[in-house]
Amino acid sequence: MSKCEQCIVKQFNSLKHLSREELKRVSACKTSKIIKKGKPLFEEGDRINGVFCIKDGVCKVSKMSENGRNQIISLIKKGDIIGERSLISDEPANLTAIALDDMEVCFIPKEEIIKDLEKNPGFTMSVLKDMANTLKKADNVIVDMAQKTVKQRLAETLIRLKDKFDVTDDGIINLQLSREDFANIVGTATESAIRLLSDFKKRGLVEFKGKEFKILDTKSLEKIAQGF
Amino acid sequence: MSKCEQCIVKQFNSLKHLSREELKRVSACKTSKIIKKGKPLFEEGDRINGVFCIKDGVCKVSKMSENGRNQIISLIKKGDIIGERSLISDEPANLTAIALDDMEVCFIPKEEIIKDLEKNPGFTMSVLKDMANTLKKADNVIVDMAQKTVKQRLAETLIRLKDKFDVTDDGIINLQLSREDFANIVGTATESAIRLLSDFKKRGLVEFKGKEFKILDTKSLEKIAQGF
DNA sequence: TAAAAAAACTGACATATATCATATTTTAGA
DNA sequence: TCTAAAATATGATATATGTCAGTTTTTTTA
Repeated sequence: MSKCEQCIVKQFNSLKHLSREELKRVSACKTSKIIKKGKPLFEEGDRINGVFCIKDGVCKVSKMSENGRNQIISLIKKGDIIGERSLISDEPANLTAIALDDMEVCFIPKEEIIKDLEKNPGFTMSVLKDMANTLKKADNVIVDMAQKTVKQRLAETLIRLKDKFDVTDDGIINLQLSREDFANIVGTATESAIRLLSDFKKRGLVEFKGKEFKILDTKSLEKIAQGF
Repeated sequence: MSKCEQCIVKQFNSLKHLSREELKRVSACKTSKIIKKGKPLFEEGDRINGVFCIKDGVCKVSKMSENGRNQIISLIKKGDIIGERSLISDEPANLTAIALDDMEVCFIPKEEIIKDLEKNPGFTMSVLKDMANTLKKADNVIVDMAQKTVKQRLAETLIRLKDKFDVTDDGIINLQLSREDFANIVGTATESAIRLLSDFKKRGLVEFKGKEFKILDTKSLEKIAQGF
């Protein structure tokens, strides 16, 4: 099994603040897992008892509403850490995480992370900063959900996806989303998402080939996102 | 000026984890302020450079959307602390806080809080827990905003307000919200909020006398919030 | 207290979006 | 490869909600 000390992925998250010693201890107690596309990392109500460090792949993090509809809260990719929240507040998971492609993740048990949080202020501060940032983004999403139209939100989503995920030379975004996933990110009915995406396609703003897609006209999408 | 060591308000927030010594230092550098109803504690883009501890009163925390409409993200009351986020991420405020009644607040400068975060793991952990909790709530709000109807959200809002704020013997909730405020919490047009509130009133679920209001039928409101 | 301004309210109407039904295409499984 | 199932697509229709316009009530201020 690979060692945390040598793992590039940690550069992208709070674990980079751990000392060599601390990393060795983490490495010794971590476990590696392969999560197949469509399978859950964890589900609402699970006691996670640790955090996941994403080595490769993408997952969608979602929650069921009382209406029985699913809402995707965020997409998590290589380098991200997930599960800190339930660990910190010592509660079962509030969200469900499902792999969008085959994933490689490392699981670090709770006790180890808690130990580091207690002993390494730099690490704690980094986790704190991370959370402050997530919270800021969440607030912005609330505003968008409450005040923007579905079309605006969909346009914005497309732009954000392009910025967040890798793009191949010919512009294809490295991400496998179903139309239902799009709908569940934006918070609309699948049919509405399909209609709007077709419309964007017709207008030459995006290109879809099955689930592969690329952004053709960012400027126009930005304008739509702003309400024009 | 009153001393933090003797202040009851700190019992309700992370400051309770500070030692007597630390509290004395905080007390020595804090400043007290009176914020008049309708006046801002801070506004989007301000560099706050510290945190506010709310000694008395309520404020609304909101953000402008690109559409030019205002969204209230949360209501902050006695005992709450606000401003930690910009402090931690060292960024200008992302939100605006405006007093809903006359407020009494203490301002603690950034350096003092940073010092405590560095030296007192219990305090840091408490701030971390607080933030994890806020984040969980934010996620739930996102789901509601995305998936519930305006009517559902308004019903839910009413219930939450009753639970969060003091209620007099005759059931009146100690909170001064305009119809526009209600609309901006729920994320709808003022007219729509007015219409739905009148409807709830007609059906005997709430009672309004000007801005004073009380919940008459929590059970029914809960059912509406769940979509019935 | 009167006048002006702001807030609350009501109605008419437009429209974005959900829902339901059905057709077509793609994917997965035997 | 064939079949069944799932995903995508499209149309018709219903409905929730936004917008605009105007009235009434409340609050502010001169």
